[in-house]
Amino acid sequence: MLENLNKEQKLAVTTTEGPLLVIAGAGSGKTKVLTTRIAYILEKKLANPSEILAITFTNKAAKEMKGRVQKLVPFGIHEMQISTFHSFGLKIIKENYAELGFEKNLTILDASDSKTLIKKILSDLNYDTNMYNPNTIKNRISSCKNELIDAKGFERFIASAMDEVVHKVFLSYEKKLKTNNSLDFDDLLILPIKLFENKKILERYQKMFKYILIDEYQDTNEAQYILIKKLSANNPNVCVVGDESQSIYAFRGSNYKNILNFEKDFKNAIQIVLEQNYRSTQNILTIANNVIKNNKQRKEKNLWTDQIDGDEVVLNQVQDEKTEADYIAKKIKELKNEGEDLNEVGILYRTNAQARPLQEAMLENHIAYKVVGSYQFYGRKEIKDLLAYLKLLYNQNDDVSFMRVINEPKRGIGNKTIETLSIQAEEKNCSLYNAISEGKTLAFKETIEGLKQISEDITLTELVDEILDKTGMRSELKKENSAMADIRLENLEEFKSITTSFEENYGIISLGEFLDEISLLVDVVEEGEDVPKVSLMTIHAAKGLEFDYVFLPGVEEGFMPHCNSFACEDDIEEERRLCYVAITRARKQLWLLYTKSRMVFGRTQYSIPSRFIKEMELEGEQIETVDHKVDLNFSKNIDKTLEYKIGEKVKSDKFGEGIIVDVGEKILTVAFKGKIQKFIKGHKSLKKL
DNA sequence: TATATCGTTGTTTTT
DNA sequence: CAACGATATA
Repeated sequence: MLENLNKEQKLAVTTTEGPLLVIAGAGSGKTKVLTTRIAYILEKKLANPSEILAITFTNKAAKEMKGRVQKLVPFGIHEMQISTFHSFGLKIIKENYAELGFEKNLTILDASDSKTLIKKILSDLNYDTNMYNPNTIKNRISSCKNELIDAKGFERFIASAMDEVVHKVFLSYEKKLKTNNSLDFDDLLILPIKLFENKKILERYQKMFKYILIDEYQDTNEAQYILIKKLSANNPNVCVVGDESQSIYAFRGSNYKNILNFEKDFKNAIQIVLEQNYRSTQNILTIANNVIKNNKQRKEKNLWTDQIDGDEVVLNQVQDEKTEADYIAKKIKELKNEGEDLNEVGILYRTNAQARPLQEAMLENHIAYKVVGSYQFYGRKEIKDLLAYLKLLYNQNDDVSFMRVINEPKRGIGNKTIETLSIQAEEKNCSLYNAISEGKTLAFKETIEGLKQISEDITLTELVDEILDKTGMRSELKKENSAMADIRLENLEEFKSITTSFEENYGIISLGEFLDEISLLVDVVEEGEDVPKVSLMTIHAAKGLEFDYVFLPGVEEGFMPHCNSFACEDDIEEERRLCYVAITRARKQLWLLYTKSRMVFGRTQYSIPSRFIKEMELEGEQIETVDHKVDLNFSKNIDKTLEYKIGEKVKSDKFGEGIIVDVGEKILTVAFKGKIQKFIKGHKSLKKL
């Protein structure tokens, strides 16, 4: 088990007793250490599987860790608690809902649900949403919650008129969540802490875990930090792994100082530094080190490797975002022709908005790609509607879901009715659903009650069918008889394949379990399709991942560092860490790109090369400039005379019949059963029907 | 109450 | 540029 580890890694695995801080530089074998450590503890019979708690930040990381631990131990790992902070929190809340004053069937609001609720509160309180931006208020509230400041406690921080509004909305928001019997993401962290004020309960959880392991410790925020602190108060066996140079979630309240302070917080802590990088070539590491050394606040460490220098890092100035994307596509084609695996190619950008021209270039050049971490399917209206029905069936107090579906499909229930109902709910201090007493809304209530009854005797997939029938969603879409409606219907059918696969994996799964899983899930699990694909994602989403070949478009002032960070040196340092994370994703080769001008907000702006480029201390010959448009010569298959309209039916050789949902200058967006696909206009692989 | 059209306004990053 | 909200009209 210990054979393939270096000296420091071995020490990190075998130092099982007492607090341990592992400073693990990028690519230094952090996950390997964590998983081996778990296996080692079990092998030495220091704990039962159920006495191990391993916490990660993302579902992806949790899944990865589970998989790797499973490979190391001879028995099933289901008893082990390997999960994200949020799902661990949810589990605790669910086990103690009554203690917290909730009812059993809790539902979780996602970010857009929270925003909807805040908007509604603002309008109920007669505030102008133009003056008080719901997003800003949502972020303010979220920050407070993550710093463990509750609505009442916020009072003493009020310093402006805006703060007054935030305070009022905050109070109302918390009250609404409670009456709705629902939680937002932040609650998943802070409610367990609240629960732990009860000594008995806290003790129960403290006794549960003998060994606690935390990944990406530099990303813990105050709430997560306190949660761990409480849980481990009587247990010294806490192992945290992290790298303050990779702390990139300050906007979410994460505090890299937690890692710098670990030795103060946990008495007699041992520190191990992993500095040998097994991932990248010397050339890549050098520029990463050069950039990060400009940050003042950090533990001194220097990544080194015994790898060869490797290919030079390429820095390239291009005309604009289109040329940039074309250049990347051209390089990827070359890699492909050389026989490289497209799964080993990553394009990492600072903002999601940058993805578009890149996707277009991939399409134009027939390069298979996936956008990682985009909600394409779950974000679709019909899917959100269906989910809202499911949530409402599970929890009738969920006003957000109620509002979403009360008039979907159209039932003649408009603003007036809702307003009256809202007033009644306010008076009775109950949810909208429970305030129903008359009229068209009563018929709706009866439908829901009917569905609730039958839901007890049927499977989840059958329930979805019943919902589609009884609520009229299906008949409404059939009646509409448009191509768009057909696609919506097909997407709803596709949703059933998701519930089916859940049922196959988990056996019979209850509505509640399903909703819990899906609420914390970001991506649709990729179905089969073993075609190698280039990954497009934000730098944030790329953390913890690695690729042989990495492209970094938009290394410009305003993007990297992002313009919102200009005013504050701490924010610039975070952007620098982000740059560092991006660079260190690459194993073999890295391309850095910046434009002369870029379209931002629909306007062309001149670009300035990022200050980080200078900090990289690249050498002259590494810099090449592409001034001309990259010639891609793909036009022979294109019929430029074809015209398209939204709603038209088309047929693709690969995906079957679809419907055009968007027409761009060069790109068509087509919705197929269960997926959205983009095409070049006039390409022969897509025929009009 | 439903739908169409126009104008306005804001974009970092995510569990 | 697009998404969303306000306003007008059926």
